[in-house]
Amino acid sequence: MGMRPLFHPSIEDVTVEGILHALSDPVRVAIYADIVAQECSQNCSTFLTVSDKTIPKSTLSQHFRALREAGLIRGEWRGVEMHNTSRCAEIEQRFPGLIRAIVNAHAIQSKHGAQAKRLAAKRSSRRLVKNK
Amino acid sequence: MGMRPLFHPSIEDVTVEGILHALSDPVRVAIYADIVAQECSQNCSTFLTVSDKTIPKSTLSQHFRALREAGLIRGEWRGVEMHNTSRCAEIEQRFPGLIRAIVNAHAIQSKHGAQAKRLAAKRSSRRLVKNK
DNA sequence: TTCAATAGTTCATTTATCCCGAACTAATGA
DNA sequence: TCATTAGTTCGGGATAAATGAACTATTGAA
Repeated sequence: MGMRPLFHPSIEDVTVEGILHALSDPVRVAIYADIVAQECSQNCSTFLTVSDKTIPKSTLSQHFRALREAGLIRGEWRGVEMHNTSRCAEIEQRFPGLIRAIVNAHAIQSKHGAQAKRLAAKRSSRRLVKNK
Repeated sequence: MGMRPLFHPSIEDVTVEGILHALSDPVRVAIYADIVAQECSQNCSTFLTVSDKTIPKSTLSQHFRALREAGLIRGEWRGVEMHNTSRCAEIEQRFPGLIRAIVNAHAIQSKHGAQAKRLAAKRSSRRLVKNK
């Protein structure tokens, strides 16, 4: 597969704006955080649902392209599926602390989000009991 | 001035995605870095030119709104002009290290950019001498 | 070899977002 | 009162993002 060869910017061409833009999408930042967390790689279809939302695969393909072209991940073909690895070591060289801070912030936020969601569920179930 | 009161999200409503999106624009990140650097505040018109580019003031107004609504800055009216201060202390509480890393990355990049620009200028002047 | 299945891409179209000139508002100072 | 200054809002053209449908490439089975 992979009709035309995948484009990867060289690390000098990676920009802060590009990185921030790529990670300013909730789906992409979730995907990226996941790829960074797993030392081993992830193929794209792993992410057909992200935080309980179904992503059409054409959209997903675009998201991966965005991450690649921002210089955040490297993709290579392994037979029929794609092997995605983060380029965070290179980025760490160029922009120290940036990736860690963003991934960490995302973790903080999604922890709080999950908490808020649990509370909301609890509240609504109490309401259900009350209104029975 | 300021017909309708300025909207500022409370810190719990500030999201990573929002911050990254706001700072993924080269003009906005430059403005924000400047506001963070100056302990004292900046009014909007200070930025009618950013890195040798002239910004129309309607555009500038939108940029400031984007920064405000992402929770990055606080704006208040001082007579006819606006007083902009960064909310980085609050953000540091919620997302430790994030702002510092981004501002630092931006500084690194613009330093390199300036270097590249100088080199290009030097090269082109050499070329001029050569072709005289 | 042929065929179905799987994993991603590409294209076309709709939809949302951004940019900026023109017209506006509000405060200040002459 | 009127001009100036600082910033906002609105409208519409340009640009970018989302996604269904059709496609390509590889694999594994019949």
